[in-house]
This record gives sequence, C-alpha cells and structure tokens, in this order.
Amino acid sequence: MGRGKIVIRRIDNTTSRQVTFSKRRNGLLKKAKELAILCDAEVGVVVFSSTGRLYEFSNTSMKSVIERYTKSKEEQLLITSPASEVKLWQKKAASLRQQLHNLQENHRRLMGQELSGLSVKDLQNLETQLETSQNRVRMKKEHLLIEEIQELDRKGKLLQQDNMELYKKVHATRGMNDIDRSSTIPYNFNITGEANVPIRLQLCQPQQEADEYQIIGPPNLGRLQLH
Amino acid sequence: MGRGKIVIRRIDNTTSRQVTFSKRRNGLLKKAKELAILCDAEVGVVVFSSTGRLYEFSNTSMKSVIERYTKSKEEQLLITSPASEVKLWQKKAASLRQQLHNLQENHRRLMGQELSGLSVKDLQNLETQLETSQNRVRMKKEHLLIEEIQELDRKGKLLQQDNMELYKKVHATRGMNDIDRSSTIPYNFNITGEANVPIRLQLCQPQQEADEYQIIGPPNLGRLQLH
DNA sequence: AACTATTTATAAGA
DNA sequence: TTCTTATAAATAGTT
Repeated sequence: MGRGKIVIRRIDNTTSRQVTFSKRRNGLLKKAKELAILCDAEVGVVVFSSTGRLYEFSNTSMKSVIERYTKSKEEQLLITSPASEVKLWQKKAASLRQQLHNLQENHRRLMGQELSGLSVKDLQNLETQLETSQNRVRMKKEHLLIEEIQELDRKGKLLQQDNMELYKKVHATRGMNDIDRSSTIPYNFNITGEANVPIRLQLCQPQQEADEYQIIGPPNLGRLQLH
Repeated sequence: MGRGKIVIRRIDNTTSRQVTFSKRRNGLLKKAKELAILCDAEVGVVVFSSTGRLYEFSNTSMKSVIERYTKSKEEQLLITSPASEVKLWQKKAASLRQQLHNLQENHRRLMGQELSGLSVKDLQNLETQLETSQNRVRMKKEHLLIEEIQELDRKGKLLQQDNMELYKKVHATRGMNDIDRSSTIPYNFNITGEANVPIRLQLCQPQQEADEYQIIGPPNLGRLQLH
C-alpha cells in the first residue's frame, strides 16, 4: 500500500528503514487500539526499534497483559492429563462462583436490601452511587420526553397549516358567507402557539422529602400519546 | 476500509464483533510480523478476545520480549537523578566491554590463534565451524567463476559471429582469390568451440594432505582477465 | 468463507 | 520529521 509494491524483507537502507519503522509502528499501534475498542479485547503491543528504543500500547495496562499472558501460558503447561484439566476448570468454576456471589451481594445492596453490616462510610458511597444512577436515568428520560415533544410540535404545525388551507378553500367555495365560521375555524394546537419558547416542564422535580417511609412506585409514564 | 466507514467504538452485535475480531486480529498480527522483518525490530503482540482466548505474535520469543520490556521499564524507573543515569550507562558500558572481549577472543580463535586452554571437544567444534565457513566461501567463489565464464563465453560467441561476417565480406571483395587466407581466417576462441559442454574446472580441489606443516598462501586468482 | 466497494495505510518523493 | 499523492492493502457489509 504505497507508491509501489514491496517485498517483506529487511530494508537495507538505514534511513528508509527508520522512516518505514516510524510509519508502520504508528500504524500498528493504531490498529491495536482499534481492535481493543471495536472488539472489546485486551491488547498489548511491545516494539523495540533496531536502535533499542521502546514503544508500547495497551488498552488496559502492560502489567495486566503480561500477568494474564503468563497465567494463560502456565495453564496451558499445567494441562498434562485429563485429570489436571478437570482441576483447572474446577478452579475456574470456583473463581466464577465467587465473582457471582460478590456481584449478587452488590446487586442486592443497590436494591436497598441486606444493608446490615455496612459502615456509615459504605452506606454513604452506596447512596452517592444511587444518586448518580438516578441522575443518569432522569437525564435520559428528559431527553426522550423533549424529543417526543418536539416531534409532536412539528406534526402539530403541519396539521395547523393543512387546516388553514382547508379553511381557505371552504371560504372560497362559499364566497363571503360567514355563517357557521365557528364550526370550520381551523383546529389549533395549543403548544404550537409559541414554538420557540423553551420547553419548561417540571421534568426535574426536586427530591420528594415528604413521607420518608412511603414506598413510591415509579409512575408508569409510558410514551406520551396524543393521537 | 470497507464497504462503509465505521466509527471506532465497541461493536454491539456479538456476531459481527467476533467476525471483525477475527479479521482485524489477523491483520494486526500480520502487520506486527511485517514491521519486525522490514525494520529489524523486536516485536511482541498479545491479544485476549472478549471470550478470553489468547492470540500472540513475537518475532523472537514472548519471553525475551517481556524480559526486555521489564528491564527497560526498570531502567526508566531507576533514573531518578543524573547520578543514577550515569551509573546506568556505566553498567551498560561494562556489559558492552564484556561482549566485545568475548567476541575478540572468539575472533582470535577463528584465526587459529590463542588456542591454549581449549579442550579437544572445543577444538573439534572450532574445526567444524571453520570447515563450514570454508565451504561457504568456496561455493560463493565457484559461483562467481562460473558466472564469469558464462559471460566470457557469451562475448566470445558474439565476437566469433562478427569475425565470421567480416571474413565473408573480405572474401566477397577479393572474389575467389584464396591467397593469404591464413592471415584473414577468423580468430576463434578456444573455449567457445563446445559451449554447452559442462564447465569442468578443478574448482573444488580435494583437500591437500601433503606437507602438513607447509604454509600455503591462497593463490591470488583475482578475476579472470581475457581482454 | 468468498466477494468487492470502499476506506485506510503507506511507499516514494519533496 | 512531516506533507503529499498514487497505489497497495485492509476490511465492512453482503452473499
């Protein structure tokens, strides 16, 4: 991929070898980064130039990569018999069970259950975490609502235009007889009156402080429906 | 580089993430290999797929790469002051001096000097090494000689043709007078007489076994000269 | 696993 | 080193 095709063998000319090294090293590190991101992989790349300089990339940390690599290789060596393979998987299963257990515990706490044994500090962290999560959910909800409103507003305007045209036609065919105007006056969405006024719903309610122990189910908003 | 442009973020679809992983992993490892060869670099690449499978490349060995990497990092950490940097370079210099010394020793032995202190086994190895080297040199020499001979043969044939034509012209202008034929007969290279007969020089002489202690300088062949 | 339209990487030249 | 540009190579989407 260049002005000409090249064969893959050591470049003799020192200068052009260094230039190529610089270019291709960048290319390699870029590719490694992309692979890690796109495919959710753990990647480590180490390059020593012919002059001994070190270049590296890792999406996690080189330490982690090397440790995982070493572990992985050790496991490969450990498998000398079916029995040893069974042992290995048993270990893995035990480790996964432990992780599962931890996660379940955490999950319950995030649900506000099984809080006994937690210090004030722990509870404070948990509370902050929940606060953050709630904010994220609220932001997302508001975003969706605003989009919905804008969409409805757009449709409303179109309808209003249509109605206006129909109204004109009706009056044109009837000449100047204004009887019954009230029944043919175009329907008008209220919200379209001042479209560019910022939407100011009470989307971000202040925390409800009343009724401390009241269990409040989330109001099932679903999607706004106007049709 | 594909049917469409993509943004570099985690691919959500599992299947296409795996397909992309497979393609790009191969691409990355290929690039790493090419970099190592083209630019004479030491390269190590480790990739763990999201399912935990390990893929790797190293032009030397992963062990070597990791050791060199660790060492390199340690050195970086060691440099906390100009004084420590001096120490580091002193160490490197000492190491290089040692390597240089070893190489000089080896070189002298390859020259047949300073052989005291070597066991019969060592001497046997040295002898074999020299034998191998000699063979390589001899092969190269023969190759060059054969090329030279073929080139000369080619030129000789062309000259012979020319001469033949000149000869004909001379006879045409002189009519059928055959006087002085001997002086105008075309010159003929001896070696061109039977061009396709295999060249059978005594290029590969049997080892001279005579005169054990006779010192024989290599005959200074230089290049064959016929002009 | 192939195919191929595109995008991307990069060799060569400044 | 960096820029440009023509071309080779990689690969995204499709079959």
